[in-house]
Amino acid sequence: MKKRTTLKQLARELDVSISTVSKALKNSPEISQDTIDRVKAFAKLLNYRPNNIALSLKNRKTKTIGIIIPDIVHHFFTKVIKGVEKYANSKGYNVIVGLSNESFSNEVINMEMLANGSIDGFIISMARETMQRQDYQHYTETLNEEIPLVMFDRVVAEIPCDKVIVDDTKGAEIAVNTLINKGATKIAILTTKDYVSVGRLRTKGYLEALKNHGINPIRDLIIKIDDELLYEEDHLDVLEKQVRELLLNHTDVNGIFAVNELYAVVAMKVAKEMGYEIPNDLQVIGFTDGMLSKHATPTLSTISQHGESMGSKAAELLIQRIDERVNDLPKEPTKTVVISTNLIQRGSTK
Amino acid sequence: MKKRTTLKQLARELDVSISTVSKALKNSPEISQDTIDRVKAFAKLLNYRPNNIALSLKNRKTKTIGIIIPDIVHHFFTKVIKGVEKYANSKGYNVIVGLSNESFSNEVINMEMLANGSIDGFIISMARETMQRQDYQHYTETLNEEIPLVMFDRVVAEIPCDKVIVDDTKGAEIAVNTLINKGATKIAILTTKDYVSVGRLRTKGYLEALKNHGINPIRDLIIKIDDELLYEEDHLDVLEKQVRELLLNHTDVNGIFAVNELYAVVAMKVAKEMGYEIPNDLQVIGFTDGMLSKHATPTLSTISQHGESMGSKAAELLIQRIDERVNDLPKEPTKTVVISTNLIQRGSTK
DNA sequence: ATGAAAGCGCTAACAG
DNA sequence: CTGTTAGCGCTTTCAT
Repeated sequence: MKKRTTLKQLARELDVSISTVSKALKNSPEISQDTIDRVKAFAKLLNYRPNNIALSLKNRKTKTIGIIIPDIVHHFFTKVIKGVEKYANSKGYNVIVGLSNESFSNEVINMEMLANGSIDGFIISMARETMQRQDYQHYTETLNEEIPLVMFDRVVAEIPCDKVIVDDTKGAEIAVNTLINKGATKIAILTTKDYVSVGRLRTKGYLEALKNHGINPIRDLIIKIDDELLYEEDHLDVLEKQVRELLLNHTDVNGIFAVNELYAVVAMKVAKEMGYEIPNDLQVIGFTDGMLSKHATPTLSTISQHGESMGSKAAELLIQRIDERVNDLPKEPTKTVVISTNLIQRGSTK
Repeated sequence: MKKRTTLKQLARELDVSISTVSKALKNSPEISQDTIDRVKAFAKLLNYRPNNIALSLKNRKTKTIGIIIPDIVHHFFTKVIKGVEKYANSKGYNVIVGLSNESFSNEVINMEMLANGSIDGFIISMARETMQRQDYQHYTETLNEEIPLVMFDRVVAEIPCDKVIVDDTKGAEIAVNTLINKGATKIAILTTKDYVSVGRLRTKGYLEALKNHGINPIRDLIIKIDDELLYEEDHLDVLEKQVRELLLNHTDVNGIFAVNELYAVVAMKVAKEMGYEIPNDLQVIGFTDGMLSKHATPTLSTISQHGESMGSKAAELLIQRIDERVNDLPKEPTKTVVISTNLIQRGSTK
């Protein structure tokens, strides 16, 4: 196996010491212009490029950050990665991606694999299974080892680290308020089981909006979907069935708020099949502004989550922490940044 | 900044040498059971874990592979990453992601950044701009340095490396044949400019299918969209306009083949707005089986690209090459693996 | 059974 | 202006 050019080779062939070469390459004033030129010319000739790994070992930092997400086949996470990558690259960092696939053990394995020196810090959104188990040991361990960590979207209060979230409750409230203002009088919500933090919070926003308008919530209208593997296979059938039943049992439902765009799109599909006209008979608002929302029929009004902003904000916070750690600066208290949401009005509302 | 436990520390505290500790930790027969036990116990106590970076430096391999894609906000690429990650993880590899964002310079920068020792090999799909320029120097350089490289989907013949592709031509042919068999007599194609290899090949398949059925191609029905930034912003307006014109000028078009799902979905939208009934008045088939296809109205018949299979196949080929290189095995000739496509029939065809 | 030493590629303090 | 040396964390050969 051929090996890349090293300082050592350059030194030998130029008949100077390794450190001279090293210094020359960085234009050290210690070195004569003459040698600098010779070294550089030769280095270029042999296409010398420094070995990142050696630098990482030497500097005790890798200039790469690890992002661990539950699922990459998901527009929102993809946007976040994009934001992270953009900011990180601008600061000279690489991004290494780990997929937990919503599984606790995958999350643990991925974190351990990367925590062993491969990365300078983590950006994570928690796997569903981890939220269910409420076992955050691998997080606290990471923190104990003083590896910086910032969580986004699916966060939990017990873990003392920087966080980037969206105001889920408020976003949901805005959505439901809008529905009400546009004339919806009986509004259902399609949400997740409570252990998914964002689902819980969005449900809370829904309830608050109702309360503020003096509307009593109706248990039947709150559909908590067990979204195991939702994005994986055709487990959407379950969802379809539930929506159909909802619409059958409560024919006067004229508004639906869904906590993600997939639920919203499926709901629209079922409603259309049942003869509903959207938005005239039924108005729908989703959460997360992805591909589906833009291209559904009708196009879906939705609460935008600004994934890319979340990503770059998370990267910014993380890199701050890394600097703090590397330079032994005093530790700032952890912060939680809330990215504001906003409603994007499209065809599914009046 | 707190530092992680190292062999050195263990050695000092246990009052043995570093090499003893190292050996004990791997159960070397050279070491007495007694010391092994002591060392291990103490290591566990201090939560010792070997430093990946040091190992990488020592072993001259990183156990991580770099994947560079044009755009992550894209279902197909996302599937590929998933496949790569799955296979790579099973072999103990990590995956580091670089985004070229369809830009030549980003592609170059990303590759250089990673080629400096951070990764053992690349998996790449070429940026649009690179295809336009036809400047593949950074690829050949990488290859010259004997860094293994496998390309997928957007490949070019001039680069001598392993490749994973889909039979674009055949897939397109199947799509168009299907359209014809189901009664479509005048079929348009929505494709990309020719410099995008997959667009070109799919166009070729379209033309062949027509020829095989004795149908003469009509220039007006071949719409080559300049898809700069297509997925970025609302540049879809252009596409919409073109489809509208097509349908206006050729009212007897009753079949559309689109080289990706977005084009297909947009075409359906425009057609529906113009009063067409799909699939009765107009049948549509797309390429790539993503979220949009599944949830469009009507659901979109499409040629599946099997992104995840492509990803894991690419990872498999790459890791083979890495092994070959590391173990100085004789070099196999480069191969091109063709993943077979198949038609998924849904609501947009009869 | 244990340890010393060299080396992976690089930097930097220190000496000359 | 240039070179020697030590060290980042680890493995491995070769003494002892």
